[in-house]
Order: sequence, then structure tokens, then C-alpha cells
Amino acid sequence: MERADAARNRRAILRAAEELLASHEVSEVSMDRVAAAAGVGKGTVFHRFGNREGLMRALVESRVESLSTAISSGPPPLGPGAPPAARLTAFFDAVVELATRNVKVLAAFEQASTDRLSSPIYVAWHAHVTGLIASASPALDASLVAHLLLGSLHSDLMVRFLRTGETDRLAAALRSMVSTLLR
Amino acid sequence: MERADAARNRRAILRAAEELLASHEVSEVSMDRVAAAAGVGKGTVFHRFGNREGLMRALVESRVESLSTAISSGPPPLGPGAPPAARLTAFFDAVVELATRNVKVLAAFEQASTDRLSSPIYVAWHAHVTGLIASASPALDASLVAHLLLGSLHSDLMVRFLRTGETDRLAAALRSMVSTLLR
DNA sequence: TACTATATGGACCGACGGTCAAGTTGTCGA
DNA sequence: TCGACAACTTGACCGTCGGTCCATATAGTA
Repeated sequence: MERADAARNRRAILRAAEELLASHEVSEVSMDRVAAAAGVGKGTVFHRFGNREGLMRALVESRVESLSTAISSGPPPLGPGAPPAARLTAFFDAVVELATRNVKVLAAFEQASTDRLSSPIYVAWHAHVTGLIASASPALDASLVAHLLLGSLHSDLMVRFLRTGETDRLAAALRSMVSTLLR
Repeated sequence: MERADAARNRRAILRAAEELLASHEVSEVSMDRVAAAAGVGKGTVFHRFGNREGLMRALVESRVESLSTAISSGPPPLGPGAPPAARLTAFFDAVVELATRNVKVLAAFEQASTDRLSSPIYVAWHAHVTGLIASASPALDASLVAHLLLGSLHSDLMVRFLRTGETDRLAAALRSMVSTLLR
């Protein structure tokens, strides 16, 4: 078990990191700064999260939690029950919206990550999308198409569309691509 | 004009960087190492290329040159003259092959780059693909679909498929997606 | 040959991610 | 209630990185 003070510090560190990311460029949010903002020694941050990638992953995971449960056990069309095509569009709508609200966190994670394709979240999402594509349109190389579609969540692209306020356009194009591909 | 000794050093630096990237992990190829391998002072490297991103961009550009001219003025189907769909598949075939042979260089550039979507090469390729999609299938959001398709060249994905020797599979899936989308 | 714009090299800089040994504190069984 | 021990905290410290700077050297020119 994690001691009470340890848990308190974990929360303080996550909150500090979020706030710093919200108000500064990703490259300006160093581990030292996070520690200082959390009112904690640098060593504590590394003790809790291992390294920069671990901290950023924890941040992403906390932002993504509710979507994950909605997918696996929530009501349709996001959750199980709806036809694959409907679940797919619902998923991409939700995920674009989520990414829009958390570009900075996403970017920080991508940048710190040595292999984002192996992160638990990416793996889970990829499996989800692959399964839906495969069952809706068996002729496609589902896994590969899933990689391509998930590529739209790259922080690079998100940042670009967010800057010009065109994130709806991204969602719309994704919808139309999904329906075209599955037809 | 660039002085003769300067030109010689430029070539030596580019060659050293290529060799180091071929034989080491991207993260192990520091600017110091490149300078040492080129038999040149560190200051010279920065004087020639500005910063790490500049060096890596120069490297990418040198590897990409022949494809660029083949696209703008070579014979069909890569060059002008063929129908858009054919040019598109030819382009992606060529670009996947190119990326396959240069993953390390690509990865190093991506990692060093602050905004890869603004790099001259990406901009040119994106414009090319956008134009072809728009003329083949006006109903699509051409620019956005182009971003998505070009996402397949991300070093992350390339590395993964290269490791398992499945780079043909990537090319094949890309071909089939292009034809499905343009239908 | 003499002059100058250009190029060179490596000591130096601040910042970064990460480590660690020494001190502190929550927790829990007696 | 009170030790005792494991878990936790801390910040000085480390090696490395990208990048700067300027005294020195040299290619090109007239």
C-alpha cells in the first residue's frame, strides 16, 4: 500500500503538472518546475513516477479514464450494443473532443514517450478500433487502417487544427472517412 | 558563396551524421559525436547547420531530392501526365520505399523538429497529395485526408513495420485505402 | 604580397533528466 | 502507548546535452 503522505504528494504532483502544462509551453515544464510547483522535492517526483514519461503517462491516463469505461461498459453507441460503424463514429467523436481539451497533456506525453505505440492507452484504443473495423468490413487490413485513423490524434495535427479552431472539421472528416471506408 | 573548405566540411558532417545514424540509436547521435566523427569542431557543425534540427533537415532533404524532382518533372505515373489516382498510388509506393530505406534519418528529424508539419518537405508532399485527392474526388476534405495518409510515414509506424519486415503490407494497405477513398 | 571576409575549434554555459545517501515520518504489532 | 521498521522525502550532485563565443587561422582576391 501507498502511505497517506505519498498519496497526497502524488495528487499534488499531478495537479501541479496539469496547471503548468495549461499555462506554459510543453518544453518549459521541466521536472524541477513540476516539483517546485507541487511543493515537493525533485526526488519525490521521480520516486512516484519513475521518470518524465511515467509522469506524463499518469497524466494522460487520468484524463482518459472515463472514456475507457464508457467504451467497455457504458451505454451505446460508445459502449457495446450498437453496430460497429456507429460505435466507430461515436468513438472518434469522443476521442477528438477529449484530445481537443487535452492537447498539451497529449503533446507532453508523446514527446516524453520512447514508444507511444506500446503505451497501454494506445494499445487499447488500437485494439478497439481494429475490432470494430474488422467486424464491419473484413476485407480491410483492419489493424493498419486503425493505425492510420488514430494518427489523426497526433498532437501535431491536433495543435494545428486547434489553433485555427477547426477541430469540428477534423471530427467531420474522420466521420466521413470511416463511413466511406466501411461501405 | 561558400568557401571551398566550408563546402568540404559540410559534406564531411553530413556523411558522418549518416554513418552514425546507421550504426547507432538516434538518441546516441549527439552533435558532439557528429562533430568528432566528421573530424571537425563542434562550433563548425552549428555554424554550418544552425542547430540540430537544421542538420537533420539537411540530411532528410539530401535523401529526398531525387523523389522531389521525379514528382515535379519526371515521367508518369510519378510525374505529371497520369490520372490522379495512379499518381497517388505511385507516390505512396515511392515514398514508403524511401522511408523504409531511411527510417533512422526520418526519426532523427522528427524528434529534433519543433514543427514537422511546417517543414518544406512535408508542406510540399502535403500540397501534392491534397491536389491529387481534390481533383480525383472533390467531395472529400482533401487537405485533411492528405494529412491522414501522410501520417503513415511517421517514424513510429515505419519502425514498427520495418522491424517485422511488413513494409509491403503498409504499402498495400495504403494503395487499397487510396483506391477506396477515391472511388 | 597584403588584406579581409569567412571559417574554425573547443572551452564554456545553463538547463535538463536522473541518482542517491542521509535524514524524516507514517504505520502497526506488541 | 510506544518503539521499530519500512516507506518516504530531500536537494546536492552527476553526466550529458544543445548551443554560444571569440581568439585564431585560412581561402580568395586585387
